[in-house]
Amino acid sequence: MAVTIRDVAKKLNLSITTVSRALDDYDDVAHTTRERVRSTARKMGYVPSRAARNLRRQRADIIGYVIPASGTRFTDPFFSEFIAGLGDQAVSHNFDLLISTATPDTEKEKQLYARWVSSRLVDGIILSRLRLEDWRVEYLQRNHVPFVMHGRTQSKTKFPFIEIDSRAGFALLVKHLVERGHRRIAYIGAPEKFTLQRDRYAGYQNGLSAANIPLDKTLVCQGDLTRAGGYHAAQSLFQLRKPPTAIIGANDLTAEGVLRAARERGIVVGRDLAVAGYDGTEVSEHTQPPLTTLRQPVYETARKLVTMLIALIQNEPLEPSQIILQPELIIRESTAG
Amino acid sequence: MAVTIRDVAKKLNLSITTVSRALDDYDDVAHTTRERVRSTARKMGYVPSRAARNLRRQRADIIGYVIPASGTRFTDPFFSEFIAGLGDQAVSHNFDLLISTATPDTEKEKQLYARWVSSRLVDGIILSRLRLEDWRVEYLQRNHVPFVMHGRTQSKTKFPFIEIDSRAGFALLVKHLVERGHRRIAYIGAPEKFTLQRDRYAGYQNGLSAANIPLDKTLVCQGDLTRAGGYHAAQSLFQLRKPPTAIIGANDLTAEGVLRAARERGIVVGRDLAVAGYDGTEVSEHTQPPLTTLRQPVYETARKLVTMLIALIQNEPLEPSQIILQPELIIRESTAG
DNA sequence: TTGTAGGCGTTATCAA
DNA sequence: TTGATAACGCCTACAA
Repeated sequence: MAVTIRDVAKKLNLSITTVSRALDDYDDVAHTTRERVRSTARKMGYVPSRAARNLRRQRADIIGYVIPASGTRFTDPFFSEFIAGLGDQAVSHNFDLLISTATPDTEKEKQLYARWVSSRLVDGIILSRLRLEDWRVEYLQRNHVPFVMHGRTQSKTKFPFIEIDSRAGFALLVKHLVERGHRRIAYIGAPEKFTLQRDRYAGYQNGLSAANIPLDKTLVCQGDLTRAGGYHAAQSLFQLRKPPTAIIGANDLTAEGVLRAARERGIVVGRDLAVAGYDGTEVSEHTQPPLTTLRQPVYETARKLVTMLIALIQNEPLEPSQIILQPELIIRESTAG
Repeated sequence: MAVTIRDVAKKLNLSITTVSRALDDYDDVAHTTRERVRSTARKMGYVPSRAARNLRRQRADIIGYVIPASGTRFTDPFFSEFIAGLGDQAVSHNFDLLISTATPDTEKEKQLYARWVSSRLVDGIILSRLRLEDWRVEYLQRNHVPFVMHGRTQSKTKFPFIEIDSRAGFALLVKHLVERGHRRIAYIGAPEKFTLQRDRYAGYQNGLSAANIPLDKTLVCQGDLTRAGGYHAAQSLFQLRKPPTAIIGANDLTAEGVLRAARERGIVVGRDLAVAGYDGTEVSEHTQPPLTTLRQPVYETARKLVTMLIALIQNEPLEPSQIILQPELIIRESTAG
């Protein structure tokens, strides 16, 4: 059995109270006592039991994040970077990060959240890829579980979030393509239930209006934010009587699928066709050709979200609690033509 | 405050003992009592507190996994799939998964493991990307923390692991390239401290010997298992007086970097140059051209590892405890030439 | 400045 | 078949 606070107290002929207070930096402990306690605790390898501490404090010092996976993998490097940010920031606050994966709006997803919430395994939750109507928001609110969102739902909300202004971003992207002479610009979106689809599609439309280009619905496809989704959507776009000269994907993965489809058809991207994505994760640098994209600060956003969540958990003031950032347009070869 | 076992007991005029036993399926509870308890517990929304249960049982029902990241991101889709497998299998055993990232052999890594182990936050740990000499093995053993490994260390070990026979795999890859007429086959490896480097490099050498091709050290480079590493190594290979006609990367990411370097030099992969990788994650299908690779069953391996770890934690027999799998050669366009 | 004691919510031992 | 009670290890109000 591991060494407990009792063992330390016994060795020092002190009460466990004093040991506890010395280690927790209370100021009503004699300086010499504190030092004695510190050094022997270290020597004995004493570390407080998380289980005992959690029970007593009614806190787990754990936050949870469910990766919106589809199937046996989440291939989006967005999440890799996001998780790295969550984990790093959590540890720097002496919290830990619980992770699982679930496909949005499935029974598995519900059970996962219920599992974490009802047994009070986590103190708070990070939400991403929000849906227009998101059961999780209502659920967490009802259960008094602190949460922060990456993006937001359809309705105005009082809950804390960080949002990347992808609406403005996509308008910017369209503007860029128009400046390169494109007028038949296609958009491969995400399922409609996701807020990001509403925003990015709206940005696309805004960009078209600004350039006085009428919306052509045949140039709008639905993908699923994966390479495969972008690939299939692009194939159908290529079969149009008047195919697009530019294609924007709702994210980089979608755009990567487009690149593949183009290549299979012998279309040279950057010359015959312009392609752009969104996210700006590392893959976009390594595609062939490198991908024009909108970069959002994934790692930093994740860190900031954790800081916000922990403030919430600890009932500290949160200012500001609703942050909107602008994505940055990165122009690369894929829109050179 | 959430509903406790006391609340349930009070409502039913039963002792907490009986409630606890009824819910835990003990067989010394009257059938009708059990049903009564079950239904009211459900109605009241009672779920045992993890904190209390953990303290009492001296178990957290949590396993941990540290992703070997470099910097602010882990870009290898291998880990995405691996984590999905870990998470799914953990939940199916009523365990949860704690995740963090750390660069191998850094202070941060040490602190992370120490943090999890010393406070008994996790019941067991999954180890991957083992080093020839891996401090973690000795550390976990000394602290009596159950663990399983994906791959293994230099020395013979009695600890449970699943290993993919990448040595045989790389020999196979070389054989494939030789059959396509290549004799100047380069290898871009990983840092030498990783066991996977020893194995894959050995496999490469075996493959050459089997074909009676002498090892040419100028064709052997060190990468770092990232796209950037493969990219830079390939650039130096292209500058050789007699450059290779085929390049094998230690993993798919490395190979992807090679593809990019080739493209920038105007080298057509699949015609002027053959390129192959290892892992067989989804990206390898979507590169341009699609990548010949060795596929390992990442998701399934992760699940199996969790099952093994949990058996270990619960002191159940583990048979077999050391598993070696063969990777599967996937031939695609990148080695067509 | 230090110690006593109660309780966080369970599970498990033992007695009834 | 059920119930009283004692831990599990820690934190903290209160007493000394």
